Amino acid sequence: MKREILVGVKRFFISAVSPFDFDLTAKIFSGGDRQIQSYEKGRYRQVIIVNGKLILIAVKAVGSVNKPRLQVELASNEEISTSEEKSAENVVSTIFNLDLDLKPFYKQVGHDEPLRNAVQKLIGLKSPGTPTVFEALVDSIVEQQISLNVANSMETRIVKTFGEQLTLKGEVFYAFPTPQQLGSARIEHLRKCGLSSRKAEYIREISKLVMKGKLDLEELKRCDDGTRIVGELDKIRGIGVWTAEMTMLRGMQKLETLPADDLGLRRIISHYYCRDARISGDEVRRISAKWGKWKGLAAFYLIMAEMIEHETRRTEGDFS
DNA sequence: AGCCAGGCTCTCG
DNA sequence: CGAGAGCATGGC
Repeated sequence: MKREILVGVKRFFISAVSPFDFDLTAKIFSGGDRQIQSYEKGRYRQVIIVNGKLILIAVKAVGSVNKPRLQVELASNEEISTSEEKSAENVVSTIFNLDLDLKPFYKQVGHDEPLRNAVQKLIGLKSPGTPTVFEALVDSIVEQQISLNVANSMETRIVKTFGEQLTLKGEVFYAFPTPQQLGSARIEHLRKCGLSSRKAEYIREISKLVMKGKLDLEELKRCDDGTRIVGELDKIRGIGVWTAEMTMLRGMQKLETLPADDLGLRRIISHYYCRDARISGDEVRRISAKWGKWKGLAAFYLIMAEMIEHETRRTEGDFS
């Protein structure tokens, strides 16, 4: 029988490089499946795996944008050691990109009008990351070609089918599946999550590589040469340049990366710089050149700015 | 209804 | 080799 008793509880505080708006950043995670990731009433929650243990993290802001401070609570049905607490702290830091210094980015794009407007509305927004590179890679493969809507529902099914579950005080949470869990999955079970048979193969084979230590994604994350990372990943079946770049952005905090050929990105850049005309990846590369080492972050800001514009319009519409 | 979505591989000619 | 078909599901 599975234990459901709360055994390990810890609480601590972390500071972040200023400026940082926790609520603005965490808001991105609201609206998904609450058993996987949630942001409600100022509190962010998700299960992570540390040292093989499932730990629920609950995070909220206790400081301000200019004096950012987070309160983190850990809960598990196993004891949590001091070193595991430290690892959990690092994961929280990775998820919210707490060490990222936004000031040089703001300075660099200060003369670019669409970006300056975006920054004004989004001061303190950091680009979130996944706890592991593996998670970003799997998600990026799922998202190849299909709409984000479809991809999200498949991702939810994958997590709930293959991820381990933690029950605490009657609430159920799912962790993202490990390379072992996806590497030993049956193709037909992956396909039941909505994946094409191709994608099911890619994900299983890549998971096996990671599981056997033939592909060390966390090691690759430490590499400073972005071109080399893309090159290494691109050799693997199922991974192209787009998938490698998405993985670098979301899983490795490589914020210079810009998937210039991405359909959605071309649309958004065109919206702000080319009056919604259809533009090529090369035009995106030309426009983004002046953003220097902040290309990926700049694109993220534009995406979020447009999203807020949409929300505002819709809310106003509701009142009329 | 049918077409297209934040790609990639495989198969032809 | 380059071009083109095929793939998955949900939304418009």
